[in-house]
Amino acid sequence: MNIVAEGDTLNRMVEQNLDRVFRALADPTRRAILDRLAAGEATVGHLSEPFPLTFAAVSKHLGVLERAGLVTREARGRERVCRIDPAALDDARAWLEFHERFWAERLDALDALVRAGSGKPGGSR
Amino acid sequence: MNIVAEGDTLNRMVEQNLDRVFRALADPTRRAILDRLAAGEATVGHLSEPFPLTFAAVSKHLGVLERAGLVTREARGRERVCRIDPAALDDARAWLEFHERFWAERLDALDALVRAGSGKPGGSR
DNA sequence: GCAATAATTTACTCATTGGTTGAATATCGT
DNA sequence: ACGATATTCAACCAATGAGTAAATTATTGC
Repeated sequence: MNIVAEGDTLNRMVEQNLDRVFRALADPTRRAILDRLAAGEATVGHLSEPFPLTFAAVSKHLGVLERAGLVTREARGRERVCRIDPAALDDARAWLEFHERFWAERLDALDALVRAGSGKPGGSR
Repeated sequence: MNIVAEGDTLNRMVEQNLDRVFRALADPTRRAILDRLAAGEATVGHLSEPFPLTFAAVSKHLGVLERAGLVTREARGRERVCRIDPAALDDARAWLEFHERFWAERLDALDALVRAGSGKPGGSR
């Protein structure tokens, strides 16, 4: 594994990571799986219990989550125990946080302008 | 518009909102559009400039962003001026923040247990 | 009124996704 | 060793997504 990557490559990697993470989070079943995993590690079978889905379907969802770096599956006997890995959320949260703050600032500025100029408050947010 | 919704319905609505927002963010083109919109409002034509895409493709992306509540399109003459609406990010950021914090706590607890020398972490809490 | 411009809509590809079933693989208990 | 259990893999299907090109709808400027 290369620790240091060239800028462009690194950027593309981060982009792809964001793709995968946001994509993984864009499914209610997957979010529910994460919720459940937040209560503690669990096997695939245990995880599929509450869903009206096939074992295989849940296994696939876990694959998506795993490829996004959000969970890890470790073989323990004939079972696979899954646990959460919050590190992968960092990029996503950073992206969201940065943008939200940035946008909020812009809107606040706009709001101030509008309020100072005309009598019509824009009602932002 | 109904201000108060029944619990289950509300929950499903939030879920769908999360679906749409995360889905919308899971595409580099759409994120780039948001980045560009963060610098100020822009027309569809202006927005599609930097991309090697059709007008129509960008229009579609904007549709996705709009349905997710992330941008608004307002007709001004024969142009549509798009601007950002960060409010829709709230749910997503809240979800992420909550889970990240929660997971971090759990992992910290696990870490402490392991460090303390207890062999079996199992069901913490 | 008419040509040019801005944007959407429609109709069509092609790839991906979420789901199924059924077979394959590996491990456990006896 | 054998049957049961846990999980994945492979093949398939229906639905969706991203993209294009071409037709359509407004609107501007002359």
